[in-house]
Amino acid sequence: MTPRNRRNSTRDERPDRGIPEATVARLPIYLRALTALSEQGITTSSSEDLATSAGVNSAKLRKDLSYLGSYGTRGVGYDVDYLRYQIAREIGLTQDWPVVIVGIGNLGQALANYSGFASRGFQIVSLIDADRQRVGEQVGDLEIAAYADLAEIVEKHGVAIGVIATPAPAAQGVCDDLVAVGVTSILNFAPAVLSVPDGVDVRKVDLSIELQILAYHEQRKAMSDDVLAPPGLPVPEPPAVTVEVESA
Amino acid sequence: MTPRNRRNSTRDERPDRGIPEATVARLPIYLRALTALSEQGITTSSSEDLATSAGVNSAKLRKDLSYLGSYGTRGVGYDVDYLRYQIAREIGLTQDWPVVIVGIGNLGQALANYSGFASRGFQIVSLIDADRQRVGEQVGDLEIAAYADLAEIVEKHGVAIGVIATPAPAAQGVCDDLVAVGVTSILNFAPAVLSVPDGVDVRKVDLSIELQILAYHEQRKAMSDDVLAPPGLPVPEPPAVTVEVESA
DNA sequence: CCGATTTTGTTCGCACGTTCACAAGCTCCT
DNA sequence: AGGAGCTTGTGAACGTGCGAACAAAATCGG
Ligand SMILES: NC(=O)c1ccc[n+]([C@@H]2O[C@H](COP(=O)([O-])OP(=O)(O)OC[C@H]3O[C@@H](n4cnc5c(N)ncnc54)[C@H](O)[C@@H]3O)[C@@H](O)[C@H]2O)c1
Ligand SMILES: NC(=O)c1ccc[n+]([C@@H]2O[C@H](COP(=O)([O-])OP(=O)(O)OC[C@H]3O[C@@H](n4cnc5c(N)ncnc54)[C@H](O)[C@@H]3O)[C@@H](O)[C@H]2O)c1
Repeated sequence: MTPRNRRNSTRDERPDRGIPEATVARLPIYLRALTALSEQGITTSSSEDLATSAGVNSAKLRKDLSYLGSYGTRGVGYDVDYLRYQIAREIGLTQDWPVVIVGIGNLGQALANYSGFASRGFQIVSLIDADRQRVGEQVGDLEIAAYADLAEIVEKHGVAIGVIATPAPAAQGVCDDLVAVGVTSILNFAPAVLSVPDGVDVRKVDLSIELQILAYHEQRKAMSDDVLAPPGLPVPEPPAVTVEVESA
Repeated sequence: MTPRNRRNSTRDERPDRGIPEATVARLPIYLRALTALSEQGITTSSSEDLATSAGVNSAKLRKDLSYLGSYGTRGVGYDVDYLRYQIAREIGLTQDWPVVIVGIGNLGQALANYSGFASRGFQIVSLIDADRQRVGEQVGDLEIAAYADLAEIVEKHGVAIGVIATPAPAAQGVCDDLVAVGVTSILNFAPAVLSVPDGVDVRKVDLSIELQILAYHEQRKAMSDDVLAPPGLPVPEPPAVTVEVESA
């Protein structure tokens, strides 16, 4: 609810330090790979090795890193810890981000119990559920808070990131409420399309869609095996689109 | 050195009925929107309306649907149920896909208890965990099975899709085992890069990465607010890249 | 039967993302 | 010191995806 809501109309008045979305999505992977190398005591890595660890093409990795600046040394490679710090800084992980989770059911509880967030700079500060019977229940280190306290909690902790793990029909309402109290980034697990005002980011994680994409490819594999003997799969349903009126 | 004919050796020499990945990823969203419309008793929908429900541009929706064939009627729109069926068929949801989940911890249990998979054509046929103490434990409708039974289970149910929800260090091993027993599509929740042979599809769901992407944008928003008063953020660490070994 | 209206299917230009290939820069060895 | 050998950073080619715009098809009113 900050009165000065800066329009995100980022005109190119600046050299635009913006990094391509595709690159942003890979930086965390590099970060993870670098952390692994660092834990193995490796202090320097070539783009080739790093790319292998991260599972990408080395040219892509170099180009990605080049958006951050020139942090490598030709003929040598990248200093693991230095690069790690630079990526963390670029992503904004040098600070801790307070996060609220709304909807503490199966999934919300799993998220609340997950230790991997804290170790990556995200602190879950509150678990919120609409079910009054569950308020006060202990989940991990936290107690479930009442939905009515949402605004207070968000303000108190300066929360900018919210996670929605409610049933789909409730998602848009929760989303609106989050936005209203000042949350500007939302991670949505509910299978619903959320609409938000400009300046608010939404990312969705949809497990059913992931499976469906796998199923599509799986089906294609099966088909190219059966190439010439597709099981009787004609259009079983008549194209009942329009009743033929052409007899007019 | 390496023969760079990395061409996918799949014999896709056919006119390639292949659908662009970006489109495949959206088809499930359209499917969901169509189901919602159908439940509301709506029998016909224009691309404009459907696109709004799905949260996409209508031109994009029409182009996506055109890859499946011409299932619309000009001047009228799309028959909701007919289109729904066509998309389901294309994705491969006219059949039920048996799925195994490996690693029944916080997340694995949430997945096992989720009813949304069954309603979308995925049947979880087995929950597998390496922890012998948990074998036999009831989770949802199923009992946790022993890891040693993996091969038998996969074969018995004809499982093609596996879900990995183990800790990251175990993921590659589990992945290899899944592939060895015939699984050709893997959905991975562990924060690890999996390597698989050709012909096996892997999709990953990485919640930490999603949060990190949100954090990046969040940080940028904060920066453009502070434009004129950037806190002293010089490179705090000296470019300790070069480690002078022994200076002459 | 015809012309107005609606909405699809498709074409086209543009932007973004990926990969190749190589010059530039660094280190080490002779 | 100078050249050999690596490895980065990037220009350029290529491929994919997106959105605007429009022609083609279908309905409807007269
Ligand atoms: N469980 C999974 O593995 C899984 C997988 C894929 C997608 N999802 C999606 O994630 C979401 C949560 O799934 P789940 O299995 O945890 O569901 P759940 O029913 O177990 O939990 C939902 C929780 O949200 C709470 N809730 C309901 N309305 C609310 C509101 N308006 N405000 C705040 N809280 C509210 C409920 O009290 C409940 O505790 C669903 O949308 C589901 O489709 C879950
Ligand atoms: N819980 C979350 O919300 C969450 C969020 C993001 C990512 N993840 C990732 O998902 C994975 C699972 O998370 P979790 O919280 O459920 O962990 P968890 O520790 O609760 O559960 C892991 C389960 O895997 C089993 N396991 C271990 N090694 C195995 C093996 N080799 N074969 C089969 N089973 C094995 C364990 O017995 C345990 O039951 C982790 O990689 C985690 O990083 C979890």
